[in-house]
Amino acid sequence: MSESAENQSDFFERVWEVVEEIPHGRVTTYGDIAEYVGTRAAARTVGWALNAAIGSGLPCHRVVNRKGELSGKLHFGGPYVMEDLLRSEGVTFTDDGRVKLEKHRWRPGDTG
DNA sequence: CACCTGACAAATT
DNA sequence: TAATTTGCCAGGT
Repeated sequence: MSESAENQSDFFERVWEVVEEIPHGRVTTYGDIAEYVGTRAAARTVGWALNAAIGSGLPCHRVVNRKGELSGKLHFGGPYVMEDLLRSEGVTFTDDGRVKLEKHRWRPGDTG
């Protein structure tokens, strides 16, 4: 495989590569992904990439904001879909309806 | 072609 | 401690 795979908007592609690496039952944050792909402040652009990745086979539901809130749950076809998916994978939530990042937080590169 | 919006986050006031 | 501002990338109007 050629390393010169940066032919398209490498930002989007990098985000997708990281997202598909998220282990089952774990979650990560937009900021962590953004920082890993090169730009910390591009967290909002990460959301853009995920929005385009829905239905692409990527576990977009494993990405939450810094507080553990499911910011993009509305983009999954319903406000309950994302939470249900995470609960289905064994992810636990707080009384505030937020993911327990302390228990499930995962960071890019931790798998390899 | 210029301005605004959007699944965020950190720093400043 | 809360509210405000700035940064980032892409797309739509």
